Amino acid sequence: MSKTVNKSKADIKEIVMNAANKAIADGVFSTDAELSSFNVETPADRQHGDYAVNAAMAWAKALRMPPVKIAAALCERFDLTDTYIDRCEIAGPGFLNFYLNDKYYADILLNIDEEGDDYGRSDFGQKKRVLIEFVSANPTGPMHIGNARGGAIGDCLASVMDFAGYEVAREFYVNDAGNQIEKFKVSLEARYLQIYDSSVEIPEDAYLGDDIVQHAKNFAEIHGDKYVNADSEERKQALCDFALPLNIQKLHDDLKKYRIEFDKWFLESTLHNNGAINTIVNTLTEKGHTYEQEGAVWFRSTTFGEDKDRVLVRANGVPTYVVPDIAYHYNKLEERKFDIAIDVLGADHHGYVPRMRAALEALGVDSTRFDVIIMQMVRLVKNGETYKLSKRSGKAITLETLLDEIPIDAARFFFNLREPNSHLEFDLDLAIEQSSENPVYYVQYANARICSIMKNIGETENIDEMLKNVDLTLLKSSEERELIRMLSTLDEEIILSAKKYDPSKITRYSYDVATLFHKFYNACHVRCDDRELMKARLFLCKCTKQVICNVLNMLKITTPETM
RNA sequence: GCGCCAAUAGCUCAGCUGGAUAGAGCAACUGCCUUCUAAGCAGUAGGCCAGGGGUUCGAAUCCCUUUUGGCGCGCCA
Repeated sequence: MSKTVNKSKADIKEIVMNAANKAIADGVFSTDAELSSFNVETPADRQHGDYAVNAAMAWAKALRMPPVKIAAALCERFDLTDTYIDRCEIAGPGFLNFYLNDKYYADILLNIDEEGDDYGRSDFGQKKRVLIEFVSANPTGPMHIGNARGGAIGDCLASVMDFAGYEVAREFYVNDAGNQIEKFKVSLEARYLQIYDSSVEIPEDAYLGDDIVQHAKNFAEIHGDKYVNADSEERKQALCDFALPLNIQKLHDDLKKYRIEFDKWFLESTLHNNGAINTIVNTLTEKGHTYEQEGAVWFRSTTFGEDKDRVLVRANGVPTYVVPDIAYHYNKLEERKFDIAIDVLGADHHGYVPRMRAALEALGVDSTRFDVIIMQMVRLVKNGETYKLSKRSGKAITLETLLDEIPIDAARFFFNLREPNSHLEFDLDLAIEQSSENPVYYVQYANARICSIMKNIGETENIDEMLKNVDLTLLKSSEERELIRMLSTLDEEIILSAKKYDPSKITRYSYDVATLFHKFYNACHVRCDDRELMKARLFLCKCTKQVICNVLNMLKITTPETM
């Protein structure tokens, strides 16, 4: 918490406790009453002061006195010297409403100026190492709009947690092995053979996307019909070796365009190659958590609270997807020693969470170190109708298409505007048509306006000189103080955002700062006749700009100086 | 059938660990540019916080229940 904010809250707690002790000494409060803890809150309505304390209500029962009387007894014993508190009023059912003094507002701005690009950082996370895995789209095809949401959420959460004092790593898990790759191969093979024999049928469960057709075509252009009469396995492998790297590169390029760069692309195949998968099955077996039935190896997950047991190794000897997934999470937490592993997953995978927890517990890993952000589905709306997504048919809107249609800034902001666990309605027409009305511009506009003010005043004044020896206590209007108050809470917002794994809080915060700036802008002219006031307002502008830029940088959204 | 998530203005959504008169944006209506960017600001209108119980000084917020919707419940991933 910002030094100044922190001290102001500590001040209040101390003032109230000292007064309570005095009241006990004076015989007004009974000595045997147990005084529970109380809250120092920020009231929603500014009419109720800067901080509200509920002590009088919380203590009413213990003291057997009406709250208003308790409040009065406390209030007349307050000592406000050397604090950030200007005065206190009793209101409503017994709230103690505290008002901050001029020095408080001035110190907030001095803090921001001093900390600059680091303003908002805290050591809340105690340098704990966090691995955030997100997107992890199947490399068998293009990314869709759900990946766009997951990408924005995961990437911004990583930034938020970094600011909150965690050591963060971003990771993409590439499913380059297993059944879906087999499906990928079969699909490619069918499309390839189709080029030479149109009677070839597409298998029931094949991927139907156009990208598959395109890969087959490109492959045929290079290799011709060389593989038509080859062994099927050989043919499929050649096709896969050709297409898979291209797909992975494409994921890489699209995400980079979306301003997401991962610290690591973890290949599932490495777990198959280094024996990690067998090790997991063996370890679980040694620990007595597996059994055989109908030729398959089962994990007794019911021991760990799951509703049913799970197959680990099929009767045909091939492990199910669960095993590499367990191996991967074991790798994150035990081998690479991350303190926390967070997955960003779509709601259709929520059933997977207890399963993974059960497996980790079975392996002796504290499963509370594993957390999942469940992201509800994106509902695509086009022409007022819900657009049914189908990955298999390849009809989903791809990330690439999306980014061609709407600006990156708008997309990143939009997908981070709602909390992950809420259904997101994405109106395609609106997104494309109204991109100029996207709220992101509202925030960027506040920054551009500040730049414009600086430029304007800079034409006749030396800005650097103007920002020295400023009397910040001149900022007394409600618009100025509301704005400062909002600026003061950046680190708290970031911490809350990190705690709840909800980066959308920070997005909305940037919007709130912009709102208060626009209000200030309309109510108070920075360039004014009172030179000292002009200097103070200029300083406020500088601090506002700093906060907006810190947040937009976190979201990886640009901060243009003119719009 | 079982489980997870949700239900707040006409629409899309906020509402922090329970607090005072429930808030934005969009859509509708009315004002504000001869000093810093109108991508802005001010105002009007719009609500039985899905229904019903409970917990307490106090509930949109916590618990139970009903209803409605989304998503799961494979030797698919």
